[in-house]
Amino acid sequence: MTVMTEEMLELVAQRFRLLADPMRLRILHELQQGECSVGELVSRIGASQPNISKHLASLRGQDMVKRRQEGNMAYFSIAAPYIFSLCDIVCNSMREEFEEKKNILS
Amino acid sequence: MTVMTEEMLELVAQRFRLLADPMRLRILHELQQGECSVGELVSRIGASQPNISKHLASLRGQDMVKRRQEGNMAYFSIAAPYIFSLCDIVCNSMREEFEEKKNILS
DNA sequence: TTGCTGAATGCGTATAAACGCATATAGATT
DNA sequence: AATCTATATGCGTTTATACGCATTCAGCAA
Repeated sequence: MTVMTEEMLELVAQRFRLLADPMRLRILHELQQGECSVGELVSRIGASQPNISKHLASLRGQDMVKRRQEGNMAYFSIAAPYIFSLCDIVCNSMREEFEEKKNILS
Repeated sequence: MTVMTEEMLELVAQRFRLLADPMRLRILHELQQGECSVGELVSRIGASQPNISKHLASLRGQDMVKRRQEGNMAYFSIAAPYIFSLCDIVCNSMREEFEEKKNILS
């Protein structure tokens, strides 16, 4: 069993905190389809440009996405594919729980 | 590619939010060693009893832990082992990033 | 230079949530 | 019943953060 220091727990919590927001999950989900400019994300998601930019900044602050500049525009892409493993595990567990509850009621 | 509704994203975010707190991670880490009473958690972790109880309540609210009552005391245990898969992925990715940064600096 | 477009940042506000402290509840013991 | 112990809950305060709006900055074009 690994000993967990306060600092380690705080770092892990920070990672999860970044995934604990629907808007950021939405952004990551869009980026899963491939690199994308800020403007494209704005129009796909329908949120404000400053809002999207701020979320991208925080995602980049923990190296979850990377930024590429081309002329006037900024293109973002996934830097940490493990994110989707995490999401898959959560989604699958939610589906399983749902199935269990359905069985209990039947 | 799965279509993600707002509701689905919110549910997934809720799960991650529950893991986005060092104290709750600490509690889960202690419970990984096996079922444990509230008082035992309090003395192991060194937080206040109401604080621990509240975190246990929120963990239970999303079926991450389960509660068993025996006489005067309440025993909690892990209900969703997938939690530790999530933590492992995050920890490993952090270790990898650390290694990469170390290599860049060498 | 000026102006235009795309993206980032600053600031104020509102909402959520983590904690402390006090209190309430449930079970056991006398 | 009275009381003690273990746990849960209510409430107020503080801190974090998500958003809107305004502004600024960077690159390109005239």
